[in-house]
Amino acid sequence: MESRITIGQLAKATDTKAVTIRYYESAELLSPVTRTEGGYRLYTDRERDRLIFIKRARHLGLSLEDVKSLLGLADDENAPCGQVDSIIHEQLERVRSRLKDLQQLERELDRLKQCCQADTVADCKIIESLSR
Amino acid sequence: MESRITIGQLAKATDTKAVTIRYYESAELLSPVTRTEGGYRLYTDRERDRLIFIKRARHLGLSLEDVKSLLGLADDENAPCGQVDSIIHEQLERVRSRLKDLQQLERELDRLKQCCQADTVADCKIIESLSR
DNA sequence: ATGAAGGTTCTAGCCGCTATAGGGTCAAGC
DNA sequence: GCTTGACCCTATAGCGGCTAGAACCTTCAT
Repeated sequence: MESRITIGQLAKATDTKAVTIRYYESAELLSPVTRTEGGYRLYTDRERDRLIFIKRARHLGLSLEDVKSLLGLADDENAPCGQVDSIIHEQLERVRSRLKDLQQLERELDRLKQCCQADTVADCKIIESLSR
Repeated sequence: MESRITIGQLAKATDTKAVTIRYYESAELLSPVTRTEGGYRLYTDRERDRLIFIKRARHLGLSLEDVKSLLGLADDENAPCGQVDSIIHEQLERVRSRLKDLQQLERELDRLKQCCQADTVADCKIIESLSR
C-alpha cells in the first residue's frame, strides 16, 4: 500500500517549500502528479525520492539544467556513465575556479581592512584605495 | 579644460559596457549628466573616476547597495570611517563563509568523482549516491 | 454548518546585468 | 547639402532559482 501525501506533507518530509516543489514541476524536474477531485496534488514515495535526489544534486551546487540531465540519466539504466561523470567533473572545475577567485578576494579584503586606522573618510585608506 | 566624452568612449576607457553605465545611472549610482542637444550623454573626468570607483568596489564583490553607501560616504569628508570599515568587514565575513561552503563542496565533488568506475548508470556510484 | 489550515493559479519581484526592437543623432566624406 | 554608417536614445523582456502576495478553493475536524 502506497501512501499518498499532499504537497505540504512532502514539503515537510523533504525540508523543501511547497512553492519550490511546484516550481520544480513547472520547470519539468518533477512530472505532474495525480490530483484529488478538488485539484490537490498527491505525491507518492517515487516523487519523494526524486525530490531528495534533486535536493542532493542542488546541494552540490549544480544548476537545475544539470540536475535535469542527471535525472534523465538516472532513469536510463543503460545510459553511459561518462555523462554523469562529466557533469560532476565540470562542476568541480567551476567550484575550484570560484575558490581561487574567492581566495584572492579574501586577501584583498583582508589587506584593505588592515589599513583603516582613520576616524573620518577624509583620511580613510579604504576610500582612497577605491578612488586612487 | 575638461574634455567631454560620449558614453561609448567612457565605456571603452573604463572597460564597462555602455548599457551597464546607463543601468548604473538608473540605479542611482551615477547621477544624470549633461546632454547634447540630441540627447547624448556627455561625461567628464568626474564621472569616469566615479565609475572606476564603482568597478573597484564591485570587484570586491560588494553589492550595488553597498557600493552606493560607499559612494555616499566617500562624498562626505567628515563621515565617520567606521561605516566604511564595517561594509568591508561584513563582506570579508561573507567571503569567508562562502569559502568554507565551497571548500566543503570541493571535497564532496572530488570524493564523488573518484568513485565513478562503472560504464553504465546502472552501476554508477554517483547516481547511487544521489539516490541512496 | 462552520472555521482553520492548507491547497490552487497567477503575477510580480529579487540581483545585476544583457539583449532586442525601433527609433534618433553625429561627424565625415562626397 | 546629403548620404552613410557608427553611434546613441528609450523601453521592455529575459536570465536563474526561487520567493511573496493576492484572490480564491478544498479538506477535515468539530
